[in-house]
Amino acid sequence: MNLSTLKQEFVLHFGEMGSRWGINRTVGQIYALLFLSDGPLNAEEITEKLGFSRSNVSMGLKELQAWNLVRLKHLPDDRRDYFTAPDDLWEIVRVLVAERKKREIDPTLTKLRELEMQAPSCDADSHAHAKIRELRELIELLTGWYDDMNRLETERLVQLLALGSRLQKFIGRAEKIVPLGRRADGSGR
Amino acid sequence: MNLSTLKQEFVLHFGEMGSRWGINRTVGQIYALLFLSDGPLNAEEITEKLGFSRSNVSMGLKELQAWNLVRLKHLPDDRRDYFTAPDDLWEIVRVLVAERKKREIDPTLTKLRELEMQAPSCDADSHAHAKIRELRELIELLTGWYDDMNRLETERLVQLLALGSRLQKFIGRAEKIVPLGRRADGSGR
DNA sequence: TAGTTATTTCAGAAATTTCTGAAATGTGTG
DNA sequence: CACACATTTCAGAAATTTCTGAAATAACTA
Repeated sequence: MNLSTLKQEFVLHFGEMGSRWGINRTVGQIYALLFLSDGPLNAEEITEKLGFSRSNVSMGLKELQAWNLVRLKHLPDDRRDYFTAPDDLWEIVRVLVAERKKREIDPTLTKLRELEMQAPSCDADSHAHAKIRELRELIELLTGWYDDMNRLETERLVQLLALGSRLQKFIGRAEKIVPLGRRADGSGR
Repeated sequence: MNLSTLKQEFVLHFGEMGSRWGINRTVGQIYALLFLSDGPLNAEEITEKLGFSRSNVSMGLKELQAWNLVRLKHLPDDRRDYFTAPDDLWEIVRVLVAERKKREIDPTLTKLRELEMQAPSCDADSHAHAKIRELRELIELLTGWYDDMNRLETERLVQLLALGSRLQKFIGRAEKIVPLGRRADGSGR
């Protein structure tokens, strides 16, 4: 691996973590390399820097494109494909969260709604049915909140995050000024 | 698989999703079963309901215990171990988020801090060094916010979530009343 | 069109993860 | 202690995922 110690350690770490993040080692390392790189890289450069086979790099780049995590670029007088990670870190975080939601949450939400349609077929199922509804409602509360946050500009979002739990002090106040149209968990707790 | 259609579909879905959530099929199915179950189950019951080998169930339960996702119970005059998922869904969500943070975020934060200690060894590394700092700062903003939210009681948390982006209207106001001690991303954006 | 370069596809090899059955360990009982 | 029952361990089988090299495809150039 033809990289400085700093870059090498970073790249190897992201390779190891890849499996915990639902991508594989190759894909993790390619992304780490693109993230640290100042300019765009082509597949050949990635191949020689990371020491994978050319075809593996090709597949890794395809997967990163499927995740919307890289941008394809072209340089003048060069017909090879070049790739970069977005410059804006917040853009990366937004894409990452959106894609994980799409893969990890949305299919389950669909399935839960589908199961709720079927009335409980026997008495023993009524408890299960209630648990499924409860779970679906909680996921809807969380994804609804996510949709809200996702609509905010980054600057606003950062302000909200930095404010943290101090926001709590304004809940009572807020409720008086902007009446809650929904109490999403339905529990009245 | 000895279960009603409703339970069976739910269990099979969680098995399939398991791999996307960083657990395997067995573990996903066992947890789904415990989640729907009205009372506690022992390993033998799980084995016969799901059709896995006894040893596989044993390992799956061990892993769920490592995730803090199940509670071990004992019934009078019965020396077998019984297991349940917590009744409170919010408890489950909190544990899940905490454990995923521990496995997916914390090791990276540690690594990034470690890499920042090493001064950039060559000029070509100064850009990489800056990207690493930027990433570390963003992760710290997010985990700091998570720590704040995690300290809130569930009731408060649900109120905040339901309020969603309407909170935005109070940022300017809040800032005047509770001056921000930190502007965590350091950018001044 | 023939030649050159860039990228993708894909069958099977290699590596890794998951799962099982058998044996080992632990725990209470007569 | 001998026995019955509950759980765990673990070597290897089975399944799945990742990776490679070779061939196919695509796209430009002379």
